[in-house]
Formats: sequence, structure tokens, C-alpha cells
Amino acid sequence: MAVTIKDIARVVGVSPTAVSRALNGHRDIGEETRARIKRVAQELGYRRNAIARGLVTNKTDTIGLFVLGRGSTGFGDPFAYEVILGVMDTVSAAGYDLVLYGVGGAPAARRCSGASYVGKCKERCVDGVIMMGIRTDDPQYHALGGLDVPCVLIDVAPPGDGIGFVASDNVLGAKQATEHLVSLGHRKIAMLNGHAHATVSTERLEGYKIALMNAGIAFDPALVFEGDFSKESGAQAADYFMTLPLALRPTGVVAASDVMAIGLVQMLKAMRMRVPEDISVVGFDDIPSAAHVDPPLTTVRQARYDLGASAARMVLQRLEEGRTAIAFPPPGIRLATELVVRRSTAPSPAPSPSPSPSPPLRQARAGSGPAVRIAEPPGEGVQTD
Amino acid sequence: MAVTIKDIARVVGVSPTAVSRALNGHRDIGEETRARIKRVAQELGYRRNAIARGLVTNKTDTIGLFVLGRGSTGFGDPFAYEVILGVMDTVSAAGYDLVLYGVGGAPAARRCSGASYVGKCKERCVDGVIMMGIRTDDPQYHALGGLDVPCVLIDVAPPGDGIGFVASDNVLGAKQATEHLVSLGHRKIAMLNGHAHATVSTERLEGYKIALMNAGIAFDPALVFEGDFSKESGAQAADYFMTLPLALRPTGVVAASDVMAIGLVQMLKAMRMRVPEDISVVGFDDIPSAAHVDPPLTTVRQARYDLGASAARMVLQRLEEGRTAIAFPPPGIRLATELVVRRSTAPSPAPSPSPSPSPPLRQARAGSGPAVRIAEPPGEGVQTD
DNA sequence: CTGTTAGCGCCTTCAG
DNA sequence: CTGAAGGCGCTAACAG
Repeated sequence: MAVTIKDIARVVGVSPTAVSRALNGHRDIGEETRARIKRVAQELGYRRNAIARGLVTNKTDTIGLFVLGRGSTGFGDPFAYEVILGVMDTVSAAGYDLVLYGVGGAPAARRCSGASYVGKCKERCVDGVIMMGIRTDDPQYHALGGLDVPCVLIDVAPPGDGIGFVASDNVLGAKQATEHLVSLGHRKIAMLNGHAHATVSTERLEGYKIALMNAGIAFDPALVFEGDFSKESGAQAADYFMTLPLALRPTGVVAASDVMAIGLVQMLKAMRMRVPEDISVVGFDDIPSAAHVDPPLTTVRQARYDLGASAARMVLQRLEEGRTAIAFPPPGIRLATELVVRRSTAPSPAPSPSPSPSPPLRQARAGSGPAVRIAEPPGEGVQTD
Repeated sequence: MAVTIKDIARVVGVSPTAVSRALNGHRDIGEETRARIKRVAQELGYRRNAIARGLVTNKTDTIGLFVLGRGSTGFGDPFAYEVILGVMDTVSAAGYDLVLYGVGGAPAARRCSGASYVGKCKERCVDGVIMMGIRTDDPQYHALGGLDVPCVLIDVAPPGDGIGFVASDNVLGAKQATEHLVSLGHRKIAMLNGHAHATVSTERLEGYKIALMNAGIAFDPALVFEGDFSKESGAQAADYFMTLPLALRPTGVVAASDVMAIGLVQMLKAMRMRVPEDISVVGFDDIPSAAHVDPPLTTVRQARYDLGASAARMVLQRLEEGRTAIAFPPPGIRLATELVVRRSTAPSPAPSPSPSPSPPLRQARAGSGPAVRIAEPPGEGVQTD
């Protein structure tokens, strides 16, 4: 079978212990012996057995990444991949391997994933865990505290103390989106939110409310439609909004995901509404397709890759701290969002009831702070690498 | 630390062996004892240690998936994710875990990945390997034969006998694309191919040639531009094609990837060419954005998810066979492609030199065989789950 | 049916 | 500087 340190020991004429020491860079071994050992190891094509090593060191150099709720929690296909890449690059740069756990796919897979998340982690002895897309009403959500390795959630508030999180600044993002519409003169601004069991939904609703309040617009629950991050729910929202009494009917919609926004726009167009002339729509995420739909979607960009990279760094850092036991790490990190103005938003068709004159046309920049980007050159949005 | 079978053994009052047997469903254990053991295991929150188990069984229930050459071999971001999902679902349905190895990302990650692919696999003791995106000029390509576990390549011809592969029927795909243009009356049809070190490039070129030959059109090497699957290379191709002498200049282009096709179209438009009126473009892959670009891209769809699922099934099957040693598995699988006709293709502007009358307009179906799909309802192309 | 013995490949004591 | 002993958690032979 595979070459072991014993084989090397035999060839070189030393003990396996010596080989182990030489190969692991311990200093208590003669330079010459080490050199010989290394050479032989090379010649024999030795590869250390990570399994055996893990058994004794109780460390597998492995990080587990759960990609949960595909297609239903905002982590649908267009979103997850870049997050995974961020995790993968960071983790592998630190010498760790990534074990990918997916749940929510094919029925067969789902059946098999009956084992609990923490159970899977413990069995595999991963050194750390990153979870994306877990719902707060997931029965296992609260079990996460039972994990005895570092754990970081992405875009979800942690259920307990020991657990970290990385998320976009969703309050800011929704605020940016809403303020953008306000700046365009919209007063009847609806929200197409995700389901209540995603933390991001709560946060984005809050940002929406804050922006409304700042603009002196009363919050109206009837203008909030709860979708489920799917395109279909976006279409349903169009039905809902457009059958509202005319006095209530929104002229602008803030959506909690691009996918829902796209569904909304498509249905709106099918209903012969013009976007953005009759109604403006802002998305969330800036998925690749956002730049290509008709009209190109104004949206709130999330730093997807960084979301993954930050989560990985946080897990790694906690791992390090576990060894050196320095200080308490920050419980969480918020990543800034960026409003990307494209062409799905325009000045409100109805003159705003305020005494101010007709809304200014080139005021797209009026939003909040610097994180605003106007349109993009042709060729934006398709990721080529 | 964690509960072990010893702990259970002590509590129940049996030997660790008995516990092992009970928990692994061996039949040589009393029903009653087994029940007690299982109950205690449950109560103690026992989770078997996959590491220790793997050490002795020499099986880790783990499949390694390499995602190579991100953004340069056709497996750029828009493509890889679904393949990964296919692998993940299949593998996890069979009770395996997936270790994801990425190479070609951040420089740091690349540095760390100095370890050879086979080396990584051997260290981790994965039971099987799937590789996507490896280039045939990768120095490690030929080393793959040294792997002592089942290995399946995706979209790449295997370097040796023991290695399997799964790929789209690229010859067919390119043939479909080319025939589509032929059926629209085009005679000067160019090919925007990927680099020569991807097997798919060779294959797609062949399909293109075959279709040309079938149509009685002479193959002209000057009409083949070798890109690298990037959008930039698509733009370069536009430059190249449009500076060709007028007599040569193509009225239709078959691209080996959607990303390149999009780059091509964008540059073409920047040069004031109209697509499809002045020039038709067919892509390859059918990435989500393909349906949303302007004009929506006619393209050859690949069954991305199935690519991954099939590869996983093949590895799993070989694993099974290794145990039962039945017959030789098929060395490879080809997945059918499907032409998706959207609006980036139209009848040739120049009347074809053949004696036949002006090209028929509604002959989109004329391609090859049944795998042709005309356009799509609004709402195609954004994957929501 | 159950327990004992042995060892997977490696690393960490502890002696020399 | 080096070797011998012991054990990580588990399972696969063998005995009983």
C-alpha cells in the first residue's frame, strides 16, 4: 500500500520517531539525518497520512462549510458560489481543506442528511464550521451551541454566545435602496421582503423603515409583502401590489433579493406596467444577471466573496486563539453594501404630495453616504473569473 | 472530550467491540444488547469518529472534487457551481462527504496548492476523485494515472486507461450551433474557440468543421480565432473578425462559451455592428445571463448539473466495483447538448451564393435532430433554485 | 452471541 | 540528538 514512515525508517536505518520528527520540522534531529530522511521520503513518494495524523493530534486541518436552504433562503444558486470561493481560497491559503455539506437539494440527498449538522461535524472532526443559509426556525439552529469547535454563521444572527457571524450590513443596504427611491421623489414605497425566518429579512425591513422615517413617510404594513426569495414570490408580489387600492399602490418597490425583483419586474411587465416609468424597482444582491435583465436592475450589491473570506478568517482566527488563548474575538462582522444604480429606477410618476417642486432628475447620488455607484460600462455583470 | 465507544461500553457493561458491532448493524449481537447499547449511545450523544474509523477501515467515505483553472478554462464562475451541486447531491445521497479543492484563485491559495493534486488526495485518503477544468498541458495531468483510487475527469479526455470521464457531447453541440447558422443561410461562419489545451476546444472545433463540411462550405483557418474563454478574448475576436478583408468577414460566429460570446457581442455593438441583423452569434453553455443579455443569446446548453451528477455516479460505481470486482465500467459518458434559439441569430444579411432562393426565415428547427428549443417564455434563465 | 487481542499510521511523552 | 513505549478511536480477526 502507501508508503509510511516505517518504510522510510527502515530504508534510512532510523526509528519511525526520527522520521516523524524530521518531516515535521522539529529541531531535535540532526541536520544530516533529516536531510537523508527527507530525501528518502521524496524518493519513495511518501505522503503523510492525514487521517492517522488527525487521530493522534485531534486536528484534521479541515473546515466544514454548510450550504443550506438552496433556493429558498436567499442563498439560491446565483449567490452561494462566490461565497464558497471566498471560503475556499482563505481556508486553503491557511493550509486547511474544505468539506462541503449541502442540504436542501435532491430529495435523496435530503433524506441522507437526516444526520444533524453538528453530528456531521463531530463525526468528521472538522476543526471549524461555517454555515450559510440556515433558517432561524431550523430545529437545529439552537443546537449549534453544542458545537465544540469554532463556528461562524453567514448572514444569520448567531443563536448563542460562542458563535460568530459575518453578514452584509443589511440595514444599511435596505436603507440605501429606500433612500434612493425617496431621492427620486417616491413616497409610496413598498417592500418585497424575504421570509421571516431569515435574519436578513428582519434587518432589511428595519433599514427600509428607518429610511422611511427619515423621509417623514409613515410606515404602512400593507406595503410589505413577504416573499420567500424565489422568483415566483416576486411575481405574486406584483399581483398583490397592483390590486391594492389606487391610493395605496406603490410607485417604487424595494426587494430583498434580485431574484424576487426580477420575478416582480417580469410580472409587472406582463401586467403592462412600465418599469421604471410607472414603477421603480430596486433589488438586493447584484447577482450577475441583474445587469442584464430588462431594464438593468438597480440593486444593492453584497460583497459575496468577502462574506465567505471573512467568515473563513474568523473561524481560522478563533482556531488560532484557541491555541494561544489571547482575547475574545469580535462576535461579528458587518460588510458594507453598495447601491448600484442602473435603469430599473426613475423619478416617481406621481408628483410627490410634498410642497417641493417636481422631483429632481439627476439626483441619484442623493442616497446615503459614498457607497453609491452610478450605472456601469457595457460589459458589467458577467463574471469571467 | 467526545464520547467514545469505550464510554458506552463502560456504561452498558460490555466490551467496546460489542458496541462497535451493535452500532454498525452487525448481526452477531443480541437484539437486546444492541438495543441497550443504542439507547445509551443516544443518551450520551455518541457520534462515531470517522477519522479513527477511516484509519482502520482504510476508507474515508470522502470524495475529492478539484475545481481547477477558475476563469480560464471554461469553468469560470457561471459554470462550475451547478456541476458542484450535482456532485454534492449525488455523493451525499450515497453517504459520502465532499472535499472541495480549488486551485487558480487568490495568489495565496495558489502558492499553498503547490502540493500536487494526487498528493493532496493521498494525504486526505479520499476514496475517489473528480476533477474539473484541468488543462491537458497541466504538468500534473499525466500524473493522474498514479492515483490509486477511482478518478473521473469532467470535460477532459483522460490521460490514461484507468481514468473515466464525463463530458458534454461537444462535437454535437458545436455542430448544432453551426448547423443552426447554416440553416439561416450563413456561409461565412467563424469560430471563436477556447484555448488549445482544453479538450472541449478540440472537440468543438471538430463539430464546427463537420457541420461546415456537411453544408459544403470549405473550412478556413483564418475564420477560427483562439480565445481563452474570457470575455476579453471575445472582445479581441470582434476586432480580429471585423478587420478581416470584406470577402472573408463572417456573418455568423460560433463561440465556444457564452462568456466569450457576450464579450464578442458587446464589442461588436461598440463597433456599431448590429446583432443579429449584421452578424449572428451563437454561444455555448447557456449560463444564466445568456437569457438576459441584449440580444438574448442563442446558445448550446450543457447539462451542467448532470455533468457533476454523472461524474459522481461514475466514481461511486467504480468504488463499488472495486469491492465486488465485476466488470469494466464504461470509460466515459457523453451528455447531449441542446440548442437554445434566442435572438442573437438571424438569417444571413448577404444572400447566400448558392443557387437556392433567399434563406427561409422560419427554419430555426432545421438544425440537427430533436434537441432544439425555440426561445423561451419570459422568466427563463435566472435560476431560483 | 460476546470478549480478547492486535493493529491501522502517526505523534508525544519519556529515557537514554 | 535518538529510540522505545504507549495510545488516539475504532474495527477485524480470533477465541470462547
